[in-house]
Amino acid sequence: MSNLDLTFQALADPTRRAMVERLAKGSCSVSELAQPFAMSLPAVYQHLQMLEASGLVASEKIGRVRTCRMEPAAMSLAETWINRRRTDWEARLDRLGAHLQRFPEGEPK
Amino acid sequence: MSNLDLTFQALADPTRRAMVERLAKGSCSVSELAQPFAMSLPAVYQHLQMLEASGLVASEKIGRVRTCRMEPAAMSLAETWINRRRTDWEARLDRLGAHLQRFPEGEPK
DNA sequence: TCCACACTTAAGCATTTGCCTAAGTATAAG
DNA sequence: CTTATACTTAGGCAAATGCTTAAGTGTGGA
Repeated sequence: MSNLDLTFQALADPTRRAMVERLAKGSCSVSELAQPFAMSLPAVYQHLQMLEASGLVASEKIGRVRTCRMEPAAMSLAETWINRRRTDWEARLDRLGAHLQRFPEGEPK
Repeated sequence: MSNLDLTFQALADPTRRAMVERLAKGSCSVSELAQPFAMSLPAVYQHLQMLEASGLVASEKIGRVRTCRMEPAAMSLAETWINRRRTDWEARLDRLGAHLQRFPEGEPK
């Protein structure tokens, strides 16, 4: 499974996106991360593991507290992939427009 | 299911991302879209339906040929969501940096 | 009219996801 | 030493995913 697979998969769940939103405001413990959600701690923990597997989040355990933080690099990879497709699409539209300007209703080549 | 759910879910699959990459280069029929993949046409068709459900792709049938095209608006929504988290995270780092400059090793408030 | 072509629908199946409860483990406070 | 805290692991289960093959439907060419 490529990293983009894991990253987009991680972002596809609303709970995990909310967790990323929380971590974008600042690092916190697993319990703090779980607090807003009406679900068991193991469920939150599993979401956290998917976020870590994707690279979107990293964490470190000190004593009995695991502190989680956002990892913007994985974020950028996903953002860049999307941006690239938009660029391709726009470049194609530009070429098409330029062509139509020279050959109105002409054959598409 | 929110639109972001469907969008990121759609982008989580490598086949669907490849389909988006193909469409970013220009519109094409379902068969053309299916051609690079070692899977049945119904399978490709199901992927296409997920891409349409997310809004990433739109299509129109003329005669017996369905032509698919990329829909950049849904793309932008996903890109914007990611970008926003990065912005939040960077703003937090900036505030932290400014604070540490005034209170080196000081209490975090 | 007949038939091939380009999808499209339906049904089935193995795997993955997203939760749960119960039962751990390790650290820190009393 | 005992207990509470903060995760962590394990097992189970219903629903969703990503395919498959088989059997349609509608269009257009011969």
